Amino acid sequence: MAVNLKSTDKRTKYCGEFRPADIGKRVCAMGWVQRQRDLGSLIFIDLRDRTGIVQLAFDTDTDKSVFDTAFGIRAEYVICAHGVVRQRGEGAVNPNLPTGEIEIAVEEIKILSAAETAPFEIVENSNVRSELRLKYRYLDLRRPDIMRNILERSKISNLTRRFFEENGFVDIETPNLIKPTPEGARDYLVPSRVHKGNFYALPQSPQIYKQLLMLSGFDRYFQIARCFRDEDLRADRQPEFTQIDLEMSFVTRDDILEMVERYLQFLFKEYKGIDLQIPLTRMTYAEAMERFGSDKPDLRFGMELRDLTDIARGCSFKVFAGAVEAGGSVRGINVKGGAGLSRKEIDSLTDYVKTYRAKGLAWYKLNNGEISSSYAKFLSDDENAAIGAKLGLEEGDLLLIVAAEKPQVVFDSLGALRCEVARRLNLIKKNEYKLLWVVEFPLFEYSEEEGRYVSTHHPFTMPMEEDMDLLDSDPGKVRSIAYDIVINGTEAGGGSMRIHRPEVQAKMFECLGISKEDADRKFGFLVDAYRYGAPPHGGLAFGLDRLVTLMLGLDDIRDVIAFPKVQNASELMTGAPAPGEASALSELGICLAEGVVPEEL
RNA sequence: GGCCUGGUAGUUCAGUUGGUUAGAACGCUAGCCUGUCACGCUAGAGGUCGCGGGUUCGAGCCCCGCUCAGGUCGCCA
Repeated sequence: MAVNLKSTDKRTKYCGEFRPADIGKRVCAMGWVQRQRDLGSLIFIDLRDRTGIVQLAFDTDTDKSVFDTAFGIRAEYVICAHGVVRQRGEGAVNPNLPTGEIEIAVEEIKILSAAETAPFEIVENSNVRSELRLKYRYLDLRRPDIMRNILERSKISNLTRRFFEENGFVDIETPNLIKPTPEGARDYLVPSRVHKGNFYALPQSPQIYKQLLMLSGFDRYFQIARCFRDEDLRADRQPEFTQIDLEMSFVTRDDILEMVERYLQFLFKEYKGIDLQIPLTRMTYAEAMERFGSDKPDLRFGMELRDLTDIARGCSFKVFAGAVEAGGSVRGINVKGGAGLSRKEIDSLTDYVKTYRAKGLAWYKLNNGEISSSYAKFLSDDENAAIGAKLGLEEGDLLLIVAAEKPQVVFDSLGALRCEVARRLNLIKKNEYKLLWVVEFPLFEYSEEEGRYVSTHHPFTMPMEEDMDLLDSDPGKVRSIAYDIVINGTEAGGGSMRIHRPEVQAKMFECLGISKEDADRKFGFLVDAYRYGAPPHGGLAFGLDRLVTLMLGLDDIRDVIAFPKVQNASELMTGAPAPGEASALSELGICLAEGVVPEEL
């Protein structure tokens, strides 16, 4: 029944591109059948491709065999139709379609491929469960909204290439089979057949290679690079993802920030038609934490944190006083006009902060002059007044306060809470973009698990000159020349100036507790390289998937990735990963640990 | 690894206090229909109630375990 195309079957244009200017022309259209409507002696077929839909018409003037073929055509058949474009009749125009003024009166039709009934309807905005969508991702991608996301992603990456090429960046590919890196996220390991017992790693980023390219003298590098991290997934995190990766030589931090700002300005102008004001806000890490409880603050709404520790110190409310005594802090936010929230809603917010290890949520409402509060009765009038004053309490407001023995818990809880409240109260405007730089990150953070300092960014990050002296005395206080670009509360990218002086790098390894022997073994080639003349350099990497998600106003990274993985890092369509064949494992010199039975996906 | 939510027809969902033959819409199949475009009308087919076990005279519903999907904390230099 289905046939091949002949050389005379030349597609005139895409379905969505037909216009009244084509009226009277004999044309050829191809695509998938969105819908067939049989009205008796009149049949309509909506033909779809990646550009849209055009209507095919069959009536009593249509050749009988053609009409009969049209009669049997079902949704998702792939067809080729020849015919004449004609104006639709009065009252038959569809104003919802760009092609709605015309239709193709079909004279010849070919079924290129029949189709079984799809497991779900191929329509826009369907809410089929993701499990099924991903199993049949090739059908899901036919849906106009998902297809549009992928097409838009292509535009964004093309604009990105254009900008960086026009600014003298060289596109260089770096290896995907690399040496496992000891610091940071878990590597995906790839066994070596030639060197049994040895493994490559898939890159978490091209970090080391792009630094070496600077030593080689390429001066400006960029790459749209695939990266891999064997960590747990989130709505904004996939095990393999794409970075817009760049690096520059003979520059200071501000040269890099300015270049990236110009890129963002270009992208927002070209893609969204938005004039981005640069330079962007630059906020220190310390300020971001103090004001927003987060190193990626969402500036689209207020509710800034206020420190209540001084008021809470020694007060008669044990929860507050106890937290301060134990070295913690007490901070709060003011939900303007939030006094209308019910007890139930506040309880639900309490549950929310508990997921961030807060023990509870203290609250205070001023509603029509009436006070209700979970804590006011434990405090003196003066103390209550001081808290109100500090948080700018006015009629109709709701104060939310967290006390904890660990300052980080207070920041994490309130930082997340202000975003959650903003979502619940619909304080976030669609299509608004607030960008900022967060700078001067701590160089190290203390890992309880490992009992030592670990790099906040990576071990090649340049410490700030004025903090160099602290490397020995108080490493926790050292700030780095690292920076994140934050868009609407999302970390869209990050980078740093790199250490180009061998003695600083040696010091760095020392602070991280990496012995000289370990450093030589793990990073010897890199340390060597820096002995032969290194320009000052630094760079940044954007998460392309996140950037596209943001630009399209979506909230799930999977909607901009053609074939994403699910939460357990498997791919539902192909069933990857899969057990290794016995012969393959044997060739690699690998056997599974006792008790490990590979599960079939 | 922890916590939370969900899994009932091809799809999206409803299903009362545990009680007769598990329903609706869309989709699908067939018939009718000359201007539809979410066509309309008529009829029909379609169910391992995620899987396993338990309680009960009786389980879609209650209990236990598992599994799959999602969110999230930890984790993510």
